[in-house]
Amino acid sequence: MEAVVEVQGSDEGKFVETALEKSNLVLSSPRHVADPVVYKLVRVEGDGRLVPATDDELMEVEGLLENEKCETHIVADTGHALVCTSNEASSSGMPQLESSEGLSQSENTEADTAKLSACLEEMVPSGAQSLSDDHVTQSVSVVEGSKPLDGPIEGGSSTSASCISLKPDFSKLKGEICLDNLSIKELHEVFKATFGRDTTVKDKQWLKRRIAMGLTNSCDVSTTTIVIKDNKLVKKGKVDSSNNVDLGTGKEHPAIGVEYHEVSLNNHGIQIDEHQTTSGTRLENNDLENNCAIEDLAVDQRAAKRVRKPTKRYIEELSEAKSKEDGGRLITSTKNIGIRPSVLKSHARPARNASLEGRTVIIRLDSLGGSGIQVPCVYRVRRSRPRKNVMALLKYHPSDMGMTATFVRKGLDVRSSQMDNGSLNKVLEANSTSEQTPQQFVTESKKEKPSAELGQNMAPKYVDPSGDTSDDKVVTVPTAKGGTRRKHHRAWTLSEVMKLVEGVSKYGAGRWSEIKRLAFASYSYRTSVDLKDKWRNLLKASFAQTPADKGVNSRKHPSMPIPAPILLRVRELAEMQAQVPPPNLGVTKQAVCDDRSVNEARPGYL
DNA sequence: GTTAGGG
DNA sequence: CCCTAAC
Repeated sequence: MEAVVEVQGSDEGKFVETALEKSNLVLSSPRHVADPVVYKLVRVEGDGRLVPATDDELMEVEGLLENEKCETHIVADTGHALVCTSNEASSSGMPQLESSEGLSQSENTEADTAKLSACLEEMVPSGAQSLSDDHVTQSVSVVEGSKPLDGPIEGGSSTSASCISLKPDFSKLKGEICLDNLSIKELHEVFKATFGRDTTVKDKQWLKRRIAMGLTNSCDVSTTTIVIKDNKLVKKGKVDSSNNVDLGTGKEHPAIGVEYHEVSLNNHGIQIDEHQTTSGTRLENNDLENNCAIEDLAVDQRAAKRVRKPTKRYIEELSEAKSKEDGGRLITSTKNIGIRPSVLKSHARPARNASLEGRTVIIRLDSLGGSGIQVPCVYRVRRSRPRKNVMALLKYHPSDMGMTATFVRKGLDVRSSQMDNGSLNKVLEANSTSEQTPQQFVTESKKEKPSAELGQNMAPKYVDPSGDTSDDKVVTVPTAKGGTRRKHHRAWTLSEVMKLVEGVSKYGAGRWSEIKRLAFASYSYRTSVDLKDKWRNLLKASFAQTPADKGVNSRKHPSMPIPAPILLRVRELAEMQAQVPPPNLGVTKQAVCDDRSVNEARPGYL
């Protein structure tokens, strides 16, 4: 039971650490040592003991990391593995952008696409389960505490010593070590042998990583990560400072430092400075400084990301004109796979910006259980933690259903997740075609006894509000601007309306989330917004037509014959709730289901 | 993450 | 039903 963070991309370590600083967890491993790096997530107890992170803590960290540029997810339910996978765009994507630049001049977009996708592809981290328990694999038994992560922390000095001695071994153990001595040409050969294609990438580090990942992926055993992880255990000198443990450790080992800098040069020049700074400082005294610096850096980058808040959707439309100026630069959306033309002028700007820019759009190809099937998708399509049951399946059938399920969930558009039925079989079926069949859901939904059927299907597994809303008919509505947007439509049934009215009477108008949760639990496709909208319409209807008359139903709309009694009830509720001013602000979350009078007293804003 | 409103 | 601003 230990948490492991695998970081790919040499600059991702900082983000992980930054994220960790906000939590109570620390990394038990040196960072910037090699790539990918595996960290353990541990919590430092008051007495200095290291305890494996709990699930909650992991989730927290996962959330923090997700705010960064890493995509994270729990890899194995048992091992609490938390993998932070950098999207290859920035750290390793840059090189091939460069290298392919010359070609891109003559090549068309399609060619670029192919090239990019080839270069940017990223394997699904594997071998997660093996991460959890094998301090044994540690062939480099160096000093004492090299094993248990859980053991108490030793004295800082001795620890650091062991650290130093460890690192060389570490690098040797690393899976890519054998590649280190190869020339670029040789690496190219290996690459070709591994992936069956050539590469123009000159970046040694990238090549090594890709090869290592490729191999790892294909054999589903990540010896690399395992070994690495074991090594780090030892280190953990001044954890008690509760801060960055590893700052400056890199400098202690020249070889590693060198290698790393080499990488930095190739991939992201901006980092050179940072690392030089880091390695140049004395770790003991300057920890604070470094932390601050790093934090600032992280903050800056975060800020930079958030600064651009043009939330308006039509920004896209605005950029339409801009795109023309750019000469065919692709506008990316979730619809079309955003391929970033390698022509972009990123090389003209500072490395960091380029790096960030590179992350904006990403091609990610998740390998499917070694079958080689890959699916392009947009960065961060799926951010939530994989289901445990899925992971379990994955364990037992690495190339089978588990993988498939994961694949489906990861690769598909979040908003149109296709797993509404909650049935794995369905998923399995569906994924092969990758198209799914919305129709079946349409008919099913029309039945309108869904409370039983749907509820039954979904209850056992999980309730995924966002994912379950997609089982309805999807119509594309042409927009004025020429674009199209999907429009779901599901007529409100009488039973739904009644439930809504009942809910409003119980919990009060405005507490839509409550109503949704408590009264519409089985109607997964009705969101709180839907309820609100519907209530608004009901009010309109109830007041507009027949203030005194009840039996008038507009025959014009056979689709929605709201019975008069209901309308009357709506009106009653509205008036009733309108009478009471909008008071109680203090006890907002209070009376939910116990006090009816209070609920009824709540003001209806519509 | 929710709610209110406009579209 | 979609999209956002406010909260």
